[in-house]
Amino acid sequence: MSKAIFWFRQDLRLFDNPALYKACQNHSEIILLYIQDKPLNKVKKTAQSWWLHHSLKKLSESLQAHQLSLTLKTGQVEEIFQELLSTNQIDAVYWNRCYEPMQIDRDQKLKSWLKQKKVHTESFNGFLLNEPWEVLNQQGGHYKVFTPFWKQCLKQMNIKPEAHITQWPKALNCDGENLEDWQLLPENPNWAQDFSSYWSPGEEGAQQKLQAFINNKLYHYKEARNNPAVQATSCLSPHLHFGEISPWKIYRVCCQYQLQHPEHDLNTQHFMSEMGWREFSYSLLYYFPKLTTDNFRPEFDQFPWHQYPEGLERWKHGQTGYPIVDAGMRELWHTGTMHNRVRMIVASFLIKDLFIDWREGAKWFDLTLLDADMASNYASWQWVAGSGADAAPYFRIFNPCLQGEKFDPQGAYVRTWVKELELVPNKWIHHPWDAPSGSLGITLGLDYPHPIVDHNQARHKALAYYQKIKGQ
DNA sequence: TGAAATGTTGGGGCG
DNA sequence: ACGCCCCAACATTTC
Repeated sequence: MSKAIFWFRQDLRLFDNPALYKACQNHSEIILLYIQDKPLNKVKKTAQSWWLHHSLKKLSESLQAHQLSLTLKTGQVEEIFQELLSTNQIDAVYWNRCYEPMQIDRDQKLKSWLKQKKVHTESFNGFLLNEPWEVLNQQGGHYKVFTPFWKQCLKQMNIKPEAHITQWPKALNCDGENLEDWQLLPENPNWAQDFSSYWSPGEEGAQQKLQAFINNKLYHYKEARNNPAVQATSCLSPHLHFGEISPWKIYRVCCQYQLQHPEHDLNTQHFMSEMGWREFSYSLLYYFPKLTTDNFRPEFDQFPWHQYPEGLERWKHGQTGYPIVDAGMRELWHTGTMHNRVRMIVASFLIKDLFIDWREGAKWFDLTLLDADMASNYASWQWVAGSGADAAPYFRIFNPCLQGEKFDPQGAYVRTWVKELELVPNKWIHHPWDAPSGSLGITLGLDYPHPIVDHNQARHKALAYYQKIKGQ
């Protein structure tokens, strides 16, 4: 009778989970562990706390169907393993790798400690299509430009067979904590009250989202993905963040679709390349662990960011007076997500219209987004700022009115999230301040704010700033 | 995965 | 019929 611990982290699924598969295959008794490694009173409640609560609950329920249970523990990982090892005869420990710098560090230390204790320890890739250290350019370095990176990924992609567990080990009983005691759900105020009408955390919800996407959305993904009023995107990102679905499952389903529907090949390719950006971001984070704090391009260290707390607050709460920006920020607050096109618009606005440091924007997204991944979030903010690898050129400044007119021509998205503009005619929906007096049906400055800045002026200022740091 | 400024072209009005 | 101007419409350059 050999005994193992399986440590759940960002892989809260039973299907296609390589480390769990291996643990179940090789051992007859198992502890299924999840660790909250910050003291409970220090856990910051974020949108993702809400998701984590529901995801762990779902996971625990699906384990019960196999007469297994999820053991919850709070504390330092090494102390928890110490305790588990001393009270049980543990032969082996399994997990799937995580890729944030602190996690890598923590896991390395634990692994060598376990090896010292003569406990067989194995880690797997359950999170990415390719390991960051396996995708290298001709010179043996990491890619700094997306297109060649993704080409190389596709070239060397080796599709892993589905890992489906048929024989489950017996539960090795051990004391755990109560999920309710972790108090992950927000209250007073419950800002997550609407989340459950948009999301179903857990493995089953993830599979449903994937099916719905393949059946109803993938065929016109390339065009429709840019229209924020249409639900044309997969909405898989939070599921991927928590590992409720494996990226290979998505990849395999896409490859199959590609064969069956060659006429939609461009759409399929485009969707897969979005998975590619996720991979690219992880590669950047792996080779540049300071991605969250430091500019990838050092000349941006000289950028004269403004201290503008009032502007930041108005941005966060969707009160900038630019309808498409405010709609995005309010969608984020109410649903825990924001359409990707609008993320670029609000990010460009914070950086290039308000001149607020991209780190402030990234921090707010960390708190409020259900899908916030350290890699994708920070790589994308640096991309917009122009300070990142393969970033948008500095002169690419979004005009929020034109972006609105181009991607939300009927104003449907704006009207969904900015109710006070519901009756404003299409002509003025993206720039109400230009309307002749009396034609809006509302009063600017009373029902809806005046624009916080003049975009045209801000644009010229931004160009001057960027010009100044160029070549430094 | 931009947008503004500037340049070019061509049709129509008009003397 | 011709030259001239105006100005959309489109193309190119610049930030």
